[in-house]
Amino acid sequence: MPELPEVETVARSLEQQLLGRTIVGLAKLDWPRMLMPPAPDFAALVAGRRIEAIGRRAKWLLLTLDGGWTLAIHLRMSGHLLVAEPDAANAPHVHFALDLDNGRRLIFDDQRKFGRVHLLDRHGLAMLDAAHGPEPLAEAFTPALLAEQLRNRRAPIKALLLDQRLIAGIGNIYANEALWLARIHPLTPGGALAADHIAELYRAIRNVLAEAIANQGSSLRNYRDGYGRRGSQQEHFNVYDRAHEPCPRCQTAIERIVVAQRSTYFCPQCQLFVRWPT
DNA sequence: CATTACCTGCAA
DNA sequence: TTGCAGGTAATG
Repeated sequence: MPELPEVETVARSLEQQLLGRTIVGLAKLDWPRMLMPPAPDFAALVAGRRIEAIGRRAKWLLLTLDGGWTLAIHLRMSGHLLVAEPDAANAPHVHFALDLDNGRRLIFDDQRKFGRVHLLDRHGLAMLDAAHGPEPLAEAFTPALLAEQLRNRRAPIKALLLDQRLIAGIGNIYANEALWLARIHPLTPGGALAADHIAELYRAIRNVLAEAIANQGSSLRNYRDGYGRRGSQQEHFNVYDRAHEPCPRCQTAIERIVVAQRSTYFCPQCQLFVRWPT
């Protein structure tokens, strides 16, 4: 469920609640496979550690602990994290919780159980970082870098945008929305895009993600921030989940196809398909 | 490369 | 009952 804007919103909303807190210990774990290392080691390693920073890399939420450890949490499809009173850990889909030194708990609620909680040392964190492409909102991400990532790639641009090794943090919603904004057909081979298309796509990606962060992300079903609040970006979708509705630009009916095994929404009139040059 | 698997719940 | 959901890892 959460993509870059949602994870960023969670990180920001947890910062005031977690910064400087000390983890007392593991309060709940009823789905062991989400955890790494396994529970006994994990519990011994996190107990007594202070939370020194809260950040994000790609769709991973990163809690920097003392001693060089990082708690890396991935929400996958249905996870949400929040800080709440201890009895909130009894809710039906809470599979993991940590006791904090102020009597509250960091609670991981995850209906579909795809989420992950990994305790990483410095090397593990470096591996996680190296597995992902550039952060699209960072200074270092430029149109030239995007062009380089797409060069010679014959896969559909939609599939490439979802590939975390190329660009970090884009998921199904924002890939659809960015391609609509840039007026690019989702099946266009990435390497077929000319420099001006790439410049448009670059701006579209940054605008879409920044706007979504400003609106605290998209809450379609499970997504909530670290206080349990919904986002509002879902009220601003132009194409996502809008099959048969009129394109906001040209009124043509939005179509749904499947690309990279994911629902893909686009306007067949104003999103241009570029053929691979022969 | 594209399928399939991992899970649960909800709407068609 | 089937298909689908904001994601990725593991298979052929």
